[in-house]
Amino acid sequence: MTRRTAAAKIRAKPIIRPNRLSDRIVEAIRDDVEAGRVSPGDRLPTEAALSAAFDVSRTVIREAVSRLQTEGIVVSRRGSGVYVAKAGDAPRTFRMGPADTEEMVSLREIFELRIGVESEAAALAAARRSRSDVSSLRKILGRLSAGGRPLEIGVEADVAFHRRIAEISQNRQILRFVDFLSFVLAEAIRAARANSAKQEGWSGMAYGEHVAIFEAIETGDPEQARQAIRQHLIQAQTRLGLLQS
Amino acid sequence: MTRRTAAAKIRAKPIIRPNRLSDRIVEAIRDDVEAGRVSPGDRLPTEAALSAAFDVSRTVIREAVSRLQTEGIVVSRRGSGVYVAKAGDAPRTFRMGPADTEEMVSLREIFELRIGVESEAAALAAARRSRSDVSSLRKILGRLSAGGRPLEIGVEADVAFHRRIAEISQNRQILRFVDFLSFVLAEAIRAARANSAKQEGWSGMAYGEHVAIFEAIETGDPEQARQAIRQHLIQAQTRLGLLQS
DNA sequence: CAACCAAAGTTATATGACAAATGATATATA
DNA sequence: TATATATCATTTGTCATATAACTTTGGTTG
Repeated sequence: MTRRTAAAKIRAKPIIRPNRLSDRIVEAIRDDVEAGRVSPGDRLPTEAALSAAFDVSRTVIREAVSRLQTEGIVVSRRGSGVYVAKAGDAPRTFRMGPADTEEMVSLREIFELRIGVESEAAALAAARRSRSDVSSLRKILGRLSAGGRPLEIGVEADVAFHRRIAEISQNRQILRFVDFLSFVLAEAIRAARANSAKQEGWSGMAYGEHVAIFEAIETGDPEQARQAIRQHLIQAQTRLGLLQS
Repeated sequence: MTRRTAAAKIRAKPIIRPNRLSDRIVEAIRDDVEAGRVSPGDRLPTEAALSAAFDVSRTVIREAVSRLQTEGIVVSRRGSGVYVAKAGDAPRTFRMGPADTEEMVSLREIFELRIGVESEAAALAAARRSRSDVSSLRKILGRLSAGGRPLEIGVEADVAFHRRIAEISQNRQILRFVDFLSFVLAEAIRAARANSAKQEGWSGMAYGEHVAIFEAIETGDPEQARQAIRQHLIQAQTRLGLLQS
């Protein structure tokens, strides 16, 4: 046997997958750019040169360059070369990599960004909610109150609550961005939990905050909804130890 | 001559560049996914099959798949196939394509997202500004007041003003996202201008709004800064015809 | 000096091959 | 029979080579 079939069954999704060679190339070049070792407008070595330098085939280099291009880090011009993207070149994608979530200060920054987006979402939701919106949100609130499982169900209902608010705001871009941020943060927080796992009294306090948000939206008071979700997210930060109370 | 050197000098950056074949493949597959013609978890045709279907080499298919992967739309498993990404698979990038900016309603949605982010940026800036921050911001305000050029200088100073506020907020993620949104919006607005170009009295009213934002930050009043920039951006929307006054 | 031309250099695409991993089927073994 | 084990076809990952399309540079020529 291949001595790994059993292990493969246990974890269908490997924690880290450093398979593809092009991943390493992407990382190396991106680091060079972000560290300022190459400047916007500079030309990178030719694909052939990179191929020799990294000791991989040109195919791998091309895939790496292609991916760096979709990230808006470089642009390639046929017949000329590959250039580091200049400001205003067309970064149509907003990316958050591991470097953005591994430090605590970066996590706080992402949280502040989230506060801005979600407070607007709550305000819009309060202004645009329909009767059925309110009832569906109340249903999720019920799942949150069931103080049974503090984890699993708890966090699942929590993200559902925030997501539903974004849906009620009737703004697809906000919904997409809330989804994006919630994924990035969930991953980062899960990783950070390894260090200090303080989540006592979590659901208790958080529930009251959720009720406040719900009531503001039910009433249809945008400003109050904004304030309520802001308070909730600030409290969430302190609970995670990102903010000293 | 190649009959294009003159034209090439005029526009170094072609408006649209449908060169790379893989672009078409990326678009086609992404459309299929976003339109729901294939569901999360589904397996795509093999690279060989796609190669035959689109009548391109497998190289092109591979580059397209590679790029779709960095966008978080698909995941590939060696020896198995390429699958449509399931929720929670790892979309580390947030993307806005042409489809997100071509409709007016989508533009309004992006503006609302911007209001959320920038109002938070303004509040943080008011809380964290230093003396030198205030003076640098005042300098940009000066450039805005110089009622000379309504365009060119005007919009350049305008984006600089908003960007400086994001810098003062001391939040790199917010700064990056403001940059991202300002680029996307600038491009979209430039395109929309073709239809109705109403920008009379633009700089006049906007200048007063900018002053209000500046004074709130100078005073150090987060809530007032938030309100001021929100009002400014709402007004900007009406000036662009995105909102009926 | 300007316009044109040619050649070298570079990215884009095509083709064919092999390696590595997967999934399913068949086979052996207790 | 049930459970490993082995085998094999399928599929993605990588390599190597060749050609097309395009850019840039330099020289040539009028």
